[in-house]
Amino acid sequence: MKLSTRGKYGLYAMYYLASHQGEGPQTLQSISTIGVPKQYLEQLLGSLRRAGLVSTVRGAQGGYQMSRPAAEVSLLQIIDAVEGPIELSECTSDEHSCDRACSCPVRWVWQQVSERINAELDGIKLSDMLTQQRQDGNSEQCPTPS
Amino acid sequence: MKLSTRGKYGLYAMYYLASHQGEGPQTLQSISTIGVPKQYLEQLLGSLRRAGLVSTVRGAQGGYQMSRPAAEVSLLQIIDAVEGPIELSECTSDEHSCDRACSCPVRWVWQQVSERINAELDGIKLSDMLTQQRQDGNSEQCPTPS
DNA sequence: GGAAACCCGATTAAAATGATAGGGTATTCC
DNA sequence: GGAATACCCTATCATTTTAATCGGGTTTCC
Repeated sequence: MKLSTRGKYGLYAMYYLASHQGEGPQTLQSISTIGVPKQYLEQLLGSLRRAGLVSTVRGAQGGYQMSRPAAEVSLLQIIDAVEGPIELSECTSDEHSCDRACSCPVRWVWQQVSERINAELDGIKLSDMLTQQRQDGNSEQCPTPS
Repeated sequence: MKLSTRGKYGLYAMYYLASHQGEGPQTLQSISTIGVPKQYLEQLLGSLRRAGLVSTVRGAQGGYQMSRPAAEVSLLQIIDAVEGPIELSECTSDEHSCDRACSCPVRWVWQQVSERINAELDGIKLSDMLTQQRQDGNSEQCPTPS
C-alpha cells in the first residue's frame, strides 16, 4: 500500500504555501524549489485549486496561495485532491464490482479500514506540521546526509 | 491510495482457508473458486507460506491450510505478506532518500500516519471476519446483483 | 503591446501490476 | 516402481498506471 508521489509532492507544495501564508501569491517557479519539476507541479496545483485548497492569481505578479488557514486544511483533503479518494478495493465503492455483493465479509472489513484511515488523515492538519516544525527547532544536529 | 488486487486476493484466500479450517489441506484448485486465476493465486499463496501464515502439504492429497488459529492472523500480516510493508513514502523507511532528512515535517507526518494505519490493520483479525459473517446471517435479502 | 505567469489537453517514457508459461519436485496410491 | 496429483519456482509478457514533458493558450500588469 503506497501513496504515489502525487501525494507527497502535493503535501510538500501545501506545506510550502502554508509556510509563506500572508506573503502574497507564490510563483510556480518559487514553489518548485521544493524539488518537483515545474510542469508536473503545475498539474498538482491545478488539482489543489479545483479542490478549493489553493487560489490563484493569474497574470504577471500572479501565483498560488492557500485559500484558507492552515488549521482548516487536513491531510485527507490534500490527498483526495491530488490522488483521488482512498479506495482499498473497488468493491467498497462500487456495489456491483463483485457478485459476492453485500454479504461479503471482505467488503465489510475494507470499509472498516477505509473509514478509520480517512478519519486519521482528516485529523491531521497542515498547522500541525507547522507547529511540529517549530518544536523540532532548527534541529541542525541532524546527521548530515551522505 | 490503493491496495493492489494482491491484498484483496490474499485476503479472500485466507478467508477461504479460515472457513475450511480443520478440514485438511485445500487444493489450489478448490481455493481458486474464489475467483482468482490458479497460477496467480499460487504466487500469492507462496508469499503467504513464506510469511508463515499458511502451511502446505505437497504431493497427492496435498494442499494449503492455515498454520494457526484465525484469531491470531491479522489483516496487517496478510497485507504485509502479499504486498510488502506499507510505505506511504519511501522517506519514512529510507533515511537518505531525501536531503531534507530528519527535520522534515512531511516525513514526520507520514510516520505518524503509517503507525496508525499499521495499528489499525493489526487490530483486525481473520476471526473478526468469521464472526461478522455469522452475525450477518445468511443475509439472502441482498439486492440481487444485476 | 510585451513580459510574466497561470491554464490545459495531448503525448511519451518508465515502472508496477496482473497474469501466463513451462518446467521442476515431493507424495500418494496402485 | 511408475503414474497421477499437487505444490514449487523463475521467467516472460501484456496491460495499466504513474511521472514527466511538450506546446500552445489565456490573463494581467506595466
